[in-house]
Amino acid sequence: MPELPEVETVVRGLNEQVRGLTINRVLHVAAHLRRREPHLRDLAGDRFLDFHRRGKYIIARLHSGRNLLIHLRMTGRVLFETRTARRGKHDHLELEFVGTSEHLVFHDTRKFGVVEFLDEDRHDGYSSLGIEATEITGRQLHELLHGRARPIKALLLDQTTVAGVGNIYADEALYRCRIHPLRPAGRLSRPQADALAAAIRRLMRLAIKKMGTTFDSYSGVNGNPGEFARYLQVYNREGGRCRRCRGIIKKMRAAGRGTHYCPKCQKR
DNA sequence: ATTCTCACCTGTTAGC
DNA sequence: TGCTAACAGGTGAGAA
Repeated sequence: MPELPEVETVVRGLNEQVRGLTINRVLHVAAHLRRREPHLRDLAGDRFLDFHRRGKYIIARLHSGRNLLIHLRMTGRVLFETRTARRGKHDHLELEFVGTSEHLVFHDTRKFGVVEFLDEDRHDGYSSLGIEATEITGRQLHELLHGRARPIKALLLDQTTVAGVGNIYADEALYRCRIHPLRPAGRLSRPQADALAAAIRRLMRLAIKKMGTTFDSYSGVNGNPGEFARYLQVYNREGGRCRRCRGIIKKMRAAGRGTHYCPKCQKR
């Protein structure tokens, strides 16, 4: 679900609502979140200093000097809410704070999401993230694509190249600069790389402004959906008309993901 | 080294 | 209506 704009929206919500709060008790930690040490129970007594984002990761800075790393993967949500009813079956972490009745809940239907302490030397995705999608330049992108045979869409989804672009925004960015998702990455010209980088930056900026894209499960910290879905040009519009050329939007499989494009105006 | 496929898990929906 | 298969915003391990 959540790509850079959705994660950024969550981070902003956390900074507005949860920054500065001291954790009173850890009310619940689901078994699948207990893989790594230290145990998340250990959060009790600590305080959230602030939150920031890198790619699709949320990093919480704690008063103890430790950092908490959160990745929402497909269906993860971070919610700050008043808890009255009993805990839902997909609520995997619940924190109680000093001085407020609202709780922080990590909710995740598919359990792909990750919440753990960030340790010094990591060898996973977080430590190998590429250039932020909000900042990438045409020159940088062109350099990264150079000599690559794989489809441009696969490269955009690779977080070690550009950090933050996911399946929705990859389709949207390629559509906006008329590049076919299967075009070999190394065959983009410099002007095309410039256009693609600009489209990515612009999309990120607009989608953040609209608080992300909601189809199903995504919401911000308050449970509010994102508004960007109505600005999508190709994603989830299979069978609809291209707003540029009136062609029919098609869906295929690329880079192992459902991929939407206009065969008439996106050329290989 | 690069690229691809599958597995992870649960819920929803398309198709028969 | 009911059953089954395919699919869903992501990524990591292992294979080719």
